[in-house]
Amino acid sequence: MTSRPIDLGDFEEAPPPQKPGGLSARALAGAEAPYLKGLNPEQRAAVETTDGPLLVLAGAGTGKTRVLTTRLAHILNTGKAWPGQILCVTFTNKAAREMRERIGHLIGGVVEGMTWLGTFHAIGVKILRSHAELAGLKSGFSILDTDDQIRLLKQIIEAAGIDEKRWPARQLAGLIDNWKNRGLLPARVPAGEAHAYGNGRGAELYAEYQARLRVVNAVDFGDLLLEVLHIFQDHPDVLKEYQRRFKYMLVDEYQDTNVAQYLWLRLLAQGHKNICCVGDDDQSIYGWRGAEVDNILRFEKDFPGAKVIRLERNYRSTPQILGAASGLIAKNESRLGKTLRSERDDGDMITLRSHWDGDEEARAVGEDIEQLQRKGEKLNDMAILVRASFQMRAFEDRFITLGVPYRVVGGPRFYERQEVRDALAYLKITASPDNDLAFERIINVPKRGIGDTSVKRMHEHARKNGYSLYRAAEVVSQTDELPAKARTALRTLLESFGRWRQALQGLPHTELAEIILDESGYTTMWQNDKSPEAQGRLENLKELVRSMGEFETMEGFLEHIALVMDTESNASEDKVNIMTLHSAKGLEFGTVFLPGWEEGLFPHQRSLDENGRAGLEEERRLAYVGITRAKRRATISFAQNRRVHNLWQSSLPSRFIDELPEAHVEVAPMANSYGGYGIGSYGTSRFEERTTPFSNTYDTPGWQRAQRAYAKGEAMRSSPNIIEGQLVARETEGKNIARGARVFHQKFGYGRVSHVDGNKLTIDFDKAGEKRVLDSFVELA
DNA sequence: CTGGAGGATCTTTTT
DNA sequence: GATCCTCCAG
Repeated sequence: MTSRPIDLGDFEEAPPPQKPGGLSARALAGAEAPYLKGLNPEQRAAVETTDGPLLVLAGAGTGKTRVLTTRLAHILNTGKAWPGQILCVTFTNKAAREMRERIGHLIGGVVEGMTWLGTFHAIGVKILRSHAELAGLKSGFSILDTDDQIRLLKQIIEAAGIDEKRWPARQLAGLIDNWKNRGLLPARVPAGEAHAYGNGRGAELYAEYQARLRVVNAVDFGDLLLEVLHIFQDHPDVLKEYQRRFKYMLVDEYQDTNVAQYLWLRLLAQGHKNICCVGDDDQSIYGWRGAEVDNILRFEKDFPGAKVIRLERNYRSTPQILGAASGLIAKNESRLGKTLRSERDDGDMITLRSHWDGDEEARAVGEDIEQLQRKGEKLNDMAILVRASFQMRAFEDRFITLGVPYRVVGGPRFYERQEVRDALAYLKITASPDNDLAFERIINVPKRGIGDTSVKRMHEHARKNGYSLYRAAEVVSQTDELPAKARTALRTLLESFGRWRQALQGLPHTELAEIILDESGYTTMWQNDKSPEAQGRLENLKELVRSMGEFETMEGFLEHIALVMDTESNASEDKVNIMTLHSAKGLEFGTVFLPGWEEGLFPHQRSLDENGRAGLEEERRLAYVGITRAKRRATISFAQNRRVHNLWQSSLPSRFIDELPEAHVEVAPMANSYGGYGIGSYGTSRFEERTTPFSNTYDTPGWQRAQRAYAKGEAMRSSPNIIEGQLVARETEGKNIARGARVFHQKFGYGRVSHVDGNKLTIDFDKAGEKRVLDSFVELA
């Protein structure tokens, strides 16, 4: 196999000449470069230790980004490398963007030359594009998003004769993702794991999926890492060139790297060995995505001679907040251990509040926010950080009623909306017709009478002849295999695409996009749609075309959105932020609300079920991330009842609440609207005992329950067993409540079971009518 | 082939 | 509660 030579451009071996009279000269002369001012000694050491492997353990709020950007500026200014010789990887686009901006502030336009600053995935694409043929791809390959991936997998599963009901495509997607994150090709998947899907056909389907991806000349997110890794492993000449190129490497959020990323970093770092990783083991919250905290824990072993610098001065939070967070995270066992010291004045203790239900929780937060606003605080400086996105709704509803402006960060994404994806499919096919998934998506949208049977026929053609669906459509449209109506429709569509493709050269791409959406009838389809959301969809289409304008070409635009699934939200308006704990990482707010600290929700049940103690520790880190976002104020709350799906569940306060050091927490006496259910009205809940000192040991009900569950070797599958504040003895043995059984429920009284669905029962209550409840809430009458 | 009705399933987090 | 899917009647 041959590999295209890497374009080395200006980046030859010789070090760049000194810039005359620039900062570099001054720095070399021993004068203080202005950007070094104001760094504390540790930060400064992290900036100036440029050569050799370096791990910077940067606790929350210790100025991590500042160190990273200053370090980059320093390397550039002292003439140690050209911008194009520095590899700088981040995890999120947001981080990459911010980094670029801040470096720009420090050193100006030189940042433009930093072509290798970006997310792992963005850099992966770049490398893969120049060596596509080594991975069996053509350079113009397309990048599938999760949605496409699932649809492709569904086809494969169906073709393999596997019941998709029993073996959901999602599950297979998860497994494949997991394998890719660990750098495993189909042949290397451990036999045991391959067995986890479709009666042992997991690896086979994975192989088939990879083959299909090659046929349609596409990759998924995982491939962007996996394929690059394998190119490096199998082609030493290519690896060598990149090793030579990257004189300095910087990695942000190192604790979030997965095995594949770690392996490729390690390969590259064997060149100049100047790798600097910045991270915080206490903020590793992406284990579910394959991140290995272990990578950071064993950095010193992996990179011999590595220096480690700890940043422990926190400039963000008050001692109270930091104290609470530190106390909590200290419960984790697998960590390197840091002691954060606050550089700020003492503030208020963390407030802890109990609520009757989620709505009341939202009401209370709303009141707090209005009060703070009256005191002159900015909404922008407040955030509500939730564990799971379904929690957001209660707050949104409340804010709408109150008229409090809010923004949902990382909510339903623009590029994932149906109409946007449809529109993009049209554009993608115009740019590259062989994108089968895109073609299939819109071949009958808007409806043109080309139904499933017709599409199936084209598929057969495509598969038999080994060409794309689009090509098959061209062939079939010239035969009489399809009903006349479908054939004409198909011909018209193909002709349109031909015409649009022609126009790709001549017309400005935004104009072309409008023409495509018009002529295809797509816009008209929504104009004729009377549903309430149609208007919004049309606006989204407009917004899509508008955002295209920021790119030079259609191709550039399409490449961008494949990797950047979010749109920059304008942070300028004054709005309360609502987001998940995950997307809050790296941000800070004056006031932070942390609702929903309940067993089962936070820590999340699935995390415990699937990953046991490691899962619990990751949840705890998530809690730590949440608290440390706050600068001055943090309020933690939990509800005693929460509606999940359509059924009410009572819940226990999170075990994390027990773990907060008593000295930094104050329990809010909450006179709530459902008098009688406030603190103290229910006997057995631990929350009431809160008037006595907190216990800092693992002996609270929540913890004990966990212990019992683990001891039995069984995950805690069912929900906590409290009914209106009363701990109910749990009958763990199967209840075996059958249809027709007469049962008793604490809240709804007597009734008869009309339907059984696993542990969910539909019961016709004598007084309360029909309700759906979990079996653990009823007893046989 | 289309459209509507009814049913099942889901909700952790994301490049 | 919402969305996605399947099934059935036109």
